[in-house]
Amino acid sequence: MARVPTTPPTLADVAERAGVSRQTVSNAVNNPDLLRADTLARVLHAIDELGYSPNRAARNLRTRASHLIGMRIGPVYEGTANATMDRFVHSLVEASREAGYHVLLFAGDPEDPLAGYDDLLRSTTVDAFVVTDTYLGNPQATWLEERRAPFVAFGRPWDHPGAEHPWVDVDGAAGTDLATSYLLDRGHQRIAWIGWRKDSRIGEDRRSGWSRALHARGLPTTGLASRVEDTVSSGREASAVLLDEARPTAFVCASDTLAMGVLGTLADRGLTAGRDVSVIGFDDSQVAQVVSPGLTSVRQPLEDVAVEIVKALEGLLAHPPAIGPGVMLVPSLALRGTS
Amino acid sequence: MARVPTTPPTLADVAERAGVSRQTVSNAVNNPDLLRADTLARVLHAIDELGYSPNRAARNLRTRASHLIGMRIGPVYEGTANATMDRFVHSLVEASREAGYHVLLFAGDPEDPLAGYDDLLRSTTVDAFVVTDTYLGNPQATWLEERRAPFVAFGRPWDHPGAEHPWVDVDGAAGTDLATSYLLDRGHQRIAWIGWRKDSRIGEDRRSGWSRALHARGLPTTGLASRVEDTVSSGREASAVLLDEARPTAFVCASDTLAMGVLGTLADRGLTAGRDVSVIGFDDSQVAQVVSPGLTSVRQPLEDVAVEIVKALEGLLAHPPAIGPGVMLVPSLALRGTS
DNA sequence: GGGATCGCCTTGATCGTTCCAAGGTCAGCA
DNA sequence: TGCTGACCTTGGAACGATCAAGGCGATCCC
Repeated sequence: MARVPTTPPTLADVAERAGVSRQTVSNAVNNPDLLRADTLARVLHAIDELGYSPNRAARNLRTRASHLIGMRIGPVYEGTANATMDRFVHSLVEASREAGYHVLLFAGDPEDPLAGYDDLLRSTTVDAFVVTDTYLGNPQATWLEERRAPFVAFGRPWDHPGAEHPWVDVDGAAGTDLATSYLLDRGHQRIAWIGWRKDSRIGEDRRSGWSRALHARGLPTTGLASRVEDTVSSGREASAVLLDEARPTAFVCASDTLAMGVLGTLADRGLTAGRDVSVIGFDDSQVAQVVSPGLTSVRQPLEDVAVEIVKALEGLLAHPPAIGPGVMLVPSLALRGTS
Repeated sequence: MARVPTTPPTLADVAERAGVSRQTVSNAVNNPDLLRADTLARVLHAIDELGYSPNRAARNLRTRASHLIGMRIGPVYEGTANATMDRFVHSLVEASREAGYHVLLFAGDPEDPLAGYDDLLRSTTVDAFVVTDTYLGNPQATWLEERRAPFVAFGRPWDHPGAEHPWVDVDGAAGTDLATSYLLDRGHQRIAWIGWRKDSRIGEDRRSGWSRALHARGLPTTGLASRVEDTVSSGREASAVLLDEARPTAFVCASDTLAMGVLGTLADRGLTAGRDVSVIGFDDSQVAQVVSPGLTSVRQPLEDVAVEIVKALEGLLAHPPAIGPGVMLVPSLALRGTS
């Protein structure tokens, strides 16, 4: 292996070595079809010998593209089972790589969700954004759309049905329907719901899957639902009340965090999860995977989400831009001990 | 707010508007001290009016620096409680931001841990790397050192005590010592250890904290330790054997994953964690936080680690480079129900 | 046989910034 | 008045790549 030079080789170095012009080397890298086979081989050989790799800054400057995708990471919420970020980020990095992009992370000032976007955009540091937390009714999507900033959202434009930007989302209702139907198939009749407060669009979406599955079999939902904060203790308290007042034989929850609360209540009362009462969570977090006896949970196809997002980004950044409609994916059920 | 132009404003645009030359605008941004106060104000006003932000590609090209820090993210291991990545990545992004850097993620081909590094380096896409998984005895650190690539490791150079590169690590032995001493203070005499296989340097380090705490009080460790794979079922099995053969009143584990196995065994036997038998895990994962009744766990100061890493990077990228010694940080104990 | 066409490669200009060295302005001083 | 020096400002060049246009044989076709 050649020694590390003080300064990396440039296009001109390769050109000289291969006895061709700069442009020909550039073409060898970007448009190999334009070269005669023997010339191409000679250039590639020189590239290999010198260990040449195109200078990104120079390329970015000339092409006005960075091949970088920006993603804002919000604060890490402790005390919840929310573990989808790890998996999603990893999937996104992987999918981006295959499309020739890298992922640039930036921190969000919790006070100002727009901070950071503007600078990265104007300084042409990134080509586009992936926006993940559209559910808070936060202004990012609208703001970016106004700026004509290229971005793809992970999450439907709940509050703006006429939004023009591409998005990818997972059908939460389909997930809870799947979970509820699974329990119904196993003979459960009284299946309770513990979800989020009514102003959460995602929460209401997931809730609708539960209720539609029950209604589809002619079963009532009255008195079987509770809407609380997304904390373990809320899940614990809500399930205690529901057990006393409605005597459900199973719980479907809007999150693994809430489901962990249910498991706590069951343990308090000497009930065995999966035998006496079934429990199904949402997100298939690491918590669900390691808790005893294993928490059955709705699993989002984050790998597929990432692939679809990158596809949408490629369309967006193509010439001319192709803005497709939204993409909706369906979750699956990770079966474990609690059901 | 001004309309979004088709092409962002450049230094020349600002210069024209402020009635000065390009260089003066550049100085206003990079060396404000060189300008007279009124000129500076005029230029800054023009910058603000036009919404100017320096083109990163052009700046990177000229200065031969990208202000990007590369970090390889490995595969996501399912079925373990390993949740430190989220927290660490977030902390690193935050600390980098304050130092004027962004974090670029790249995927690792599991087959070839070196893939990706080389390209990013030669193409001057990143200025430096943060290497996180030094524990596998993997060749990254050595390889990067040979290439004279600037990088900081999260983790001691276990296998290469004479390594020249800067590193930051958390004193695992201090953490398990802390946990064990806490239990000793509460009256426990027979405290078992469940850790990783002997070829894990980190595992042996953490184990040494447990044994030294016991030895410091003149207590034996014989028969109280088990070394297994880092899975829930291994922890479950190991704790069952230990309970039968050594009758410990408490467990200290090398990971939350193993601790969750212990909790499973306790539940099987009708024992209450925290009352009948105490359990302390390692990493303060989300699992520890949401499981009932809360898993006491050793918590790594990842925020501090990130800050130290960025400090080391700044030294490394300064002119002239300042390579300091390693930095060792001490973990704390997150107290919860199981102890 | 001559002009148009095609395939393949070369040349000059350019992206937006910072570095460099020289130029301008003005007060202070003899 | 003319010189000096401090201080700010200026134009030109360079970073390393791609774009746009042009050169130059060989081939094709009438």
